[in-house]
Amino acid sequence: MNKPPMLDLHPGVCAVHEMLELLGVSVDPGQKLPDMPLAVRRLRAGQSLFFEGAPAPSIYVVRAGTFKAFHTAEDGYEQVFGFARRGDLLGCDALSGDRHLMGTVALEDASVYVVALPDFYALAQSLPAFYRGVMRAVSGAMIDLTQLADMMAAVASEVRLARFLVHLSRRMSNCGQSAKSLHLLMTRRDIGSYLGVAHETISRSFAALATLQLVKVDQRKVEILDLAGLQGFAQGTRAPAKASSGAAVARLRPPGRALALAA
Amino acid sequence: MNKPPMLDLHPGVCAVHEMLELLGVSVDPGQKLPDMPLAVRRLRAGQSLFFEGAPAPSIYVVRAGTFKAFHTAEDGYEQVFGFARRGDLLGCDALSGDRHLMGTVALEDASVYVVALPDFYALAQSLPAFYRGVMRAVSGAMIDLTQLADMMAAVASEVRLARFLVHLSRRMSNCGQSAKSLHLLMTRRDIGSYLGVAHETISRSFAALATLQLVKVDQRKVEILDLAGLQGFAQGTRAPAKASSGAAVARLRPPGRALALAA
DNA sequence: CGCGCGATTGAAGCGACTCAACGGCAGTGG
DNA sequence: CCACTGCCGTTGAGTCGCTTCAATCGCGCG
Repeated sequence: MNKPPMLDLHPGVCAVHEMLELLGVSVDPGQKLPDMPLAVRRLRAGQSLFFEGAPAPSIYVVRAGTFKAFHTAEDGYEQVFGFARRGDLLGCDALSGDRHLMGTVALEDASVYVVALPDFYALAQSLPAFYRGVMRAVSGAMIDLTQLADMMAAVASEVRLARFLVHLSRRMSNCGQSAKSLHLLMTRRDIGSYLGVAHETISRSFAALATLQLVKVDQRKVEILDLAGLQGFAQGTRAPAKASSGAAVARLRPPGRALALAA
Repeated sequence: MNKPPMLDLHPGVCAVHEMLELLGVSVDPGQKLPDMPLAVRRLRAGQSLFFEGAPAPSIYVVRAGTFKAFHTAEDGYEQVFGFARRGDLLGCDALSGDRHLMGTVALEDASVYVVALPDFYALAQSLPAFYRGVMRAVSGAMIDLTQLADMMAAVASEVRLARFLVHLSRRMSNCGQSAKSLHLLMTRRDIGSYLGVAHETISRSFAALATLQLVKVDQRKVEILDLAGLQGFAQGTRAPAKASSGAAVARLRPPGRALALAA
């Protein structure tokens, strides 16, 4: 079947204003905004925004939808690095090289602003608010990656999954959406790759969290029943570094490793 | 004993020029540079540049030395997120909040440029080269975090360590230093935290790589004997995603999991 | 000199990986 | 309209590698 055209052109200040809002900066209503034309690209679920190894003429700001960023190894193994949502920046990895180090695919119908690199630099130059927004977004992306490392650092797979769910929940509530009811758009395999465990283990970990009454799981619909409990459960770490410095050792949760499944 | 004062003030364009070089951008010799005073802070090994949770009035550009960025959990477990070297940006994590999400400590004597946030924005505004340099550095930091995820994603601990060493080697050669002979400044526990394994496992993995004749290890001095072999060994991934798309499956190295130790 | 910490090595237990089979759902094509 | 085919998700069984606990050695620093 024929799809409608995927590329619009929104002229004028209104689009710039919306992008600044997306980036989390507020501008004076009286502020004069450059009327640079802003391209919008719409994608269907499953379409790629850009491919790994492709040249990078632009960066992107997600307007709607969800993306998966990933890297494919020589042997075909797919490593997932993150899930981008409204307000996130995509394509930044190519700013220090000239090619994308990862591919990006839409997990649902989506739309992004396309900012050509020259425009990107020109906007940052002429519009301090844009620069601040970009730095905000970039900083947020680094925090996300940091939290990814944090999730992967957890020993027990159930703890990794709990951290992942807490992370998702926080992101949802930051967007003003419900923090309790999640509709996952990615497969178990995606989550497994993201968290560094096999996809079967993700299944089992979901079952374990459900048994603990922390969440209710029905395929990709996840309901958080006890957010506080889930957060507490997510705190479990590996054996601490021998309490060398006098860090406050207030052990909120489980004794050492993970959980004793109540039958 | 009394230490010399740790805060210098370098006035004039020369410092700005050096910082731009650090950030990897080249400027025309004739270019007029703003003569903004640039603070330099020097640190002894073991000193903290800033603490987790502290307010973030500035960002930093590493001039010399090596830093460790980490986060301390409630139970005292220390998660390492990265090691920063000459040319790296520090403190970016606070740009989207107003507090540092991780602490930073010098692993050897070091010095950094201290750029107050207002100056940071003013410089970016008035000096396009600075802006480009910052974006370059930030993009590089994101790539580093991405590679961290890549290291932690490897199943076998020896593969993780191999990737870590390759990563270090590349960074060294990017700085124009020897890529074969590494002097690690971090402890086994730091590496273990960074790679998501116990520090004993790091020891054993070093021994395994040494047995394979890929490296020679003497405490913190590591010599790479076979860089190509190490890189090949570092390719090992977890079981690929069933070769769904027709990705070229050129298996360069080990059959499935890890290694059969030759006695 | 001795204390502490980092590094190494050993032993034992368990948790995640792999392989495998099955049910469910969706998209496709007869 | 319905079989067919993939893929996703779940569950089971066995193996193996990592974690944890522990002891020992070496080095640097007070």
